[in-house]
Amino acid sequence: MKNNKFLILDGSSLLYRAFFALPLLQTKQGLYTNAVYGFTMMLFRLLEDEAPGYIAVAFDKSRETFRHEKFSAYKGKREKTPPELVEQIDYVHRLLQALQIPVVEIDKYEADDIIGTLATKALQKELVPVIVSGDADIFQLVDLPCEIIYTRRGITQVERYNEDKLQERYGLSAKQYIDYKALKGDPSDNIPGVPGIGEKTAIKLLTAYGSLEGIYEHLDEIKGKLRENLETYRQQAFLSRWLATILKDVPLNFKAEDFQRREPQYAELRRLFQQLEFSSLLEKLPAVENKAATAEKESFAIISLAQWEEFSRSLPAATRLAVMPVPVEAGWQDSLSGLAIATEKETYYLNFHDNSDAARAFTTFLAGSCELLLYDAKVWSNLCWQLTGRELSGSFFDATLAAYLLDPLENGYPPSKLAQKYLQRRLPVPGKKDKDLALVQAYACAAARTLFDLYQILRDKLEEYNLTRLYYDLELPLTLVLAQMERTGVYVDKETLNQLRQEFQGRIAKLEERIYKVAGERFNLNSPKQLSYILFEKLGLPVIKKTKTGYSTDAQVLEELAPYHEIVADILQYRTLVKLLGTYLEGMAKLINPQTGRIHTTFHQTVTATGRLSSSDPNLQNIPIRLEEGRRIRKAFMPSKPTQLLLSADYSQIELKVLAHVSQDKVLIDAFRKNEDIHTRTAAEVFGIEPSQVTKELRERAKAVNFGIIYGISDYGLSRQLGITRQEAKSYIKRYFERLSGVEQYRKRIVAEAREKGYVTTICNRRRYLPGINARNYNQRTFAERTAMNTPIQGSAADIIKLAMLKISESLKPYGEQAKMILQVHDELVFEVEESILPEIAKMVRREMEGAIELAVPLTVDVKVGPNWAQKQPLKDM
DNA sequence: AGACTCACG
DNA sequence: ACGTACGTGAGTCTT
Repeated sequence: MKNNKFLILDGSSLLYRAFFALPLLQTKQGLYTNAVYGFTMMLFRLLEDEAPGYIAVAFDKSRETFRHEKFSAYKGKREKTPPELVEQIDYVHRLLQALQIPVVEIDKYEADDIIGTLATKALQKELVPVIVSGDADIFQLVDLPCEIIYTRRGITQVERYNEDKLQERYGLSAKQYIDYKALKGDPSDNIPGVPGIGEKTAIKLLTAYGSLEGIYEHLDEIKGKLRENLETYRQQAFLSRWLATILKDVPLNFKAEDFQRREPQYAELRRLFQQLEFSSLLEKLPAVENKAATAEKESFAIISLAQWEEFSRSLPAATRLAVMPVPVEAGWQDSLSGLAIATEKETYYLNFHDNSDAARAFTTFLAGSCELLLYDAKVWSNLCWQLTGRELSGSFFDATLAAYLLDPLENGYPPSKLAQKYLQRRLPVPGKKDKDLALVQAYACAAARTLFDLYQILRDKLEEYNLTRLYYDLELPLTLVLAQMERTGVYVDKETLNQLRQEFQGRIAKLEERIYKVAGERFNLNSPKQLSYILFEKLGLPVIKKTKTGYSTDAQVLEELAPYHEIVADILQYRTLVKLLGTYLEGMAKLINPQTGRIHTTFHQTVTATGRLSSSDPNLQNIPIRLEEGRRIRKAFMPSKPTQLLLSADYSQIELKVLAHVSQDKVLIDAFRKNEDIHTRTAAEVFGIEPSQVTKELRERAKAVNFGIIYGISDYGLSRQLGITRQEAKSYIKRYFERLSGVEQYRKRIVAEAREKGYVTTICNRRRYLPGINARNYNQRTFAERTAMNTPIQGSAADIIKLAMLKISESLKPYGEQAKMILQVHDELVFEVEESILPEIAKMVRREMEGAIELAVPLTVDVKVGPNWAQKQPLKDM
């Protein structure tokens, strides 16, 4: 049987519908996509549900139509098409072209007229028209006959109309529907109609007299004002009908075969979806012919270690190999069950009986000259070290790291995501419960193949974005430095932790008792909900701040409540101690290696949006320091040998110095070149006094202003931070920008650049996209603006300390076990050093950190030394 | 899984 | 009128 269904879409009305139904989506480049997305979703759904044999999309072409010639006010009150929609129209056309769906546009005629004509001519060729529109005017065509799919609201709800349904819904025939519109008019099209006649009256009249002519024939039966209006506006009524009537004979050449469905051009479609960032739709496209098919059912050979060793010897120098380790237990990396290896042509799976097999395999890599393509070089480095006692050497490539530099906003870079994003290829994601060996091997081999194919495209993209140097000269070598720091770890004294734990436990118990006594009942103090009940309902304390789900009980609120009730101070103290006990004393103790007494954090190089590192399991970048109570925990961090000391070196005001550099602000540069106290200088500028007149209080305020500047200042944020009015905060900011005008210009410049390019960059050209920068939503947009200000500062500071780490790591090599870099805390580096070589190490560290990069202002580093991380003294004689 | 709170730079 | 300071990770409670 032939498929005679002819789907005719009103492109213009569906596009409008989609635009207003969906929030303003935007790509990273700032391209609006909501209308294209909605339109595409609707179209795909229709193609699937209706499965038409023929298809066409009609669009309005020009604003001027033949209707305007007779009635110039037609559609006169239409608002201009929003620019956010205009820019999407071209993409819809490209989409339809890729789908090989014919578009019909005819000068002077509206989409409706084209549809009426197409449907009429289709019927003559015995096709069955099905019209899709979001405009109710189209109902008048049901008597052709044809079926109409009307998108009721949004983009998902549709209603189907035929003659019966129209009759049932409005009590009107198709012809009467035109007259109905002629009587009631249509404000959106500026069709006048007859004054005083709305929906109800129009239907009543048409039911009684059949048609517009019928009504006028029986005018004598109609009374009062209604009759008067009908008489007065007779001409207008007939004009309205003419305007509302859809043509069925627009001049067009109709050949049914022109509208026959054809195979989409998938490659083009894929490019479009990529550009538009329609990832869910990309996944639905059939996989790229040749290669994707191989990725899903990657054929591989299981080979023995001996075979591998022999094969490995036969490889030419610098052969690229993609390798994918398979751990014995998911999530653990200390024991391998095998290794998937992809060469340009073949994929192998190397099975290990035990770790000595694995060690032999790693030794072959170390001995060879292959370029290893890895998903995570740090994991590989640690494996290599653990299995062979040697560091990964030779050339290697880390796909995760490359993908991070290309877009640091993704959360995670698993093989499946990279396959989809860069190769438009589906890679099965192994389930957590997949224990079947054959399946695990197949996953690993498919991932290895993908990895091999990713190499070229990632390199090309790095080059395209000017990230090659950042990648090869900084991030990639840094990976090995971080791996080494993780392996070294830091000694944490269990005894010190235990003593503190006992003390804190005792104090917590006492505080709990006191709090319950005053509250008059026992409750879960850790539950903000239960605490809210006690504070705000039972004790009747004033509510300071609300959260999404209830009353806020955070520290800031409690501090305000403290004067009202004795219980509050105890709660604050309780909170502090519980946090310290749970997170640091107990939490960290669990992660001490019982053999060595050391903690080995994991540094994450591909997590933050700005280029900073992060640390987890445990997080050693947030060990308490600000309050004495918590600071005591740092006493547990010490060197492992009595002959060693901890050395810590931190950049002084690195972020404000970066700001001075990128903004070239005269005041900031001057202050830093003269080595002035920056907050005092800021206070002097903002408050218009001499630096010698700056009080402690004013300095603190200026400090908050400086922080605010780095964060992309807002009067609201500053006022909250300082507890002043927004007016006052505003005047601080105004005076700051008056005095430090270079900073204000920088802010303007970076925001403009972000708007134009859709991203901002750091000193080393690290890139961060700002999806909200052109949003109409105030919050999204201002957030993106603050981020545009903050990221180059925070990110450049991250670049600088990373440069220093690389240099220092090189300089430390000759010292072996005598001096090790063990921690990085954003602007601070911590080392474990033999006392005997302390002065030279300190000197070297300072030199490398201060000289990591040349800025417009000098970088300075404070070096401190001590028996642990809490008791540090500035180093003398330097 | 998400909200809340809190530790750090 | 609107309503947030930038970047993280961990523990606990709640749904």
